[in-house]
Amino acid sequence: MAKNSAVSMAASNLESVSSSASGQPAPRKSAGPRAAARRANEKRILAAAEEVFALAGFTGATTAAIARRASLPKANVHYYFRTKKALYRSLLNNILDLWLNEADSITEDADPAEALSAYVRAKVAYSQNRPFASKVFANEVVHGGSQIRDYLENQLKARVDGKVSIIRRWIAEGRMSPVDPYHLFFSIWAATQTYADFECQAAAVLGKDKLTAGDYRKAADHVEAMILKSCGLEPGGAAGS
Amino acid sequence: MAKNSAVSMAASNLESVSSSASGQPAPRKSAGPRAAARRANEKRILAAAEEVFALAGFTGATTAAIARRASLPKANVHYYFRTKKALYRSLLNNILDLWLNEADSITEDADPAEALSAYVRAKVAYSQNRPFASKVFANEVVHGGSQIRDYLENQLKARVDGKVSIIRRWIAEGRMSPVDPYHLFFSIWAATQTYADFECQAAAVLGKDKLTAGDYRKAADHVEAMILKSCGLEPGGAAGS
DNA sequence: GCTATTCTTGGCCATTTAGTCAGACTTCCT
DNA sequence: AGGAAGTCTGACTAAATGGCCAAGAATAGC
Repeated sequence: MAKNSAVSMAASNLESVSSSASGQPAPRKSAGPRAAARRANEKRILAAAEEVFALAGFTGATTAAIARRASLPKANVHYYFRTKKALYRSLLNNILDLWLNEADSITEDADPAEALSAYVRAKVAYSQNRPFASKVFANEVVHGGSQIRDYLENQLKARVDGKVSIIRRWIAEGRMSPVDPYHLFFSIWAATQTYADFECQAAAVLGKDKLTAGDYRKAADHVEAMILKSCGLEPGGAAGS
Repeated sequence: MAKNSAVSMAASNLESVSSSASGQPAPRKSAGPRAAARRANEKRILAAAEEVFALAGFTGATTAAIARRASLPKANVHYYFRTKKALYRSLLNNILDLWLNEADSITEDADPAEALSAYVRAKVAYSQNRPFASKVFANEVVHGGSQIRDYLENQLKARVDGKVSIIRRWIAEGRMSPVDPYHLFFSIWAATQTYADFECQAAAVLGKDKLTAGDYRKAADHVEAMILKSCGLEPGGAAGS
């Protein structure tokens, strides 16, 4: 009955996501057949949770639905993950790990066109292969990202800042045209993830139920071309003005 | 206790959004001082709902929170909108109306560069001025869009198809380079709306709490330049390759 | 075999929340 | 003034849901 401001309910009282990923009952030894079974069950539950959280959001998802999807009794889910929030945060951890390593192709001495092209294609592939993961992340960010604030402000920012310096250097060396590197990343993320997060909209506009492999190919081609052109780059690898 | 497939709960049993927007008790006459007060109250509730739904999603939002935000007793909210879903659908209707008219600058005889530029800038401005509306829409689409399927497949698709033909003609007339018009729209939507839907991510990466007016200006400049270049257009209005 | 540890699960409970309702109150019309 | 239509609201209810528990089943180590 606390008189919180009407909307603050969205931001719950959690520390943000850190490292500890797995369940709580902490078995005596971390290796062995028991531990393997445990990891398998956790993985199964996480996979179910990814789907349910993606389709219903955090509050909309029920532990019962997750359990049903994992073909386990609800109490069993609560055995591996004490609370719904703990499960949600474990899931986010897994997803964020993926996110961080996607820009690996962007390195100091890479070719700008090749690096950006690889990045864009990796992200479109991710949208195609892990749409639920993308949606869980999108949902979290749209709702204010209270569970991942720390990750966004620290790990992600640091990683992006690093890539931004690389791009600034590329620009200074005349290897690509001057663009704001931050906004370049925002555009890449948006234009690629939209094929996961907003798939149903794209599909509807294209007059289909679901996007096909061909659609994703076209999407990758289109976004790649757009990003490269916006940086004055040619697909081959030669630099423009 | 129905044995629905684990995830189907996300798609509830609603007809999709159509036209009827307002409350139910249907006053005798649709004009007059009473009706004006009614409209004012509905507007107030819708504004509150926009914010609460944006931050918490459909399931996460509570009618109590919406009422609190509108400074009204909960029962009063239910007087104007019988159910939470009815309120949600009214809100979606308002938002979708905005969406449909944003591409008005794209007409047969407009200058491609000017038209696309205006469209991009209108959409960035929308992200800046109505971030909650954008988030409500994003949330709905991310979760499968069960409430707006009809809108997406009919009204929106028709509107987009119209704009696509225009762009195809521009391309045929050599007024811009060949790009896939559908994916061009997907990219424009994504790159502009990301500043509303994913604001907290962009802000975190930029090391701020919130995006500033300057950030939105930079965003508009960046996306405008990106889209124009990807179409082989110059900001002034002259056509390229 | 025996015991300790981990795992499994049905059943239970407290809390939250959408929606109802009866009655009070206000505004309008004649 | 008086009544009718519309508006407002506190209190209540039924359903859903996260989480707990205790007892049983399985497994590992000795």
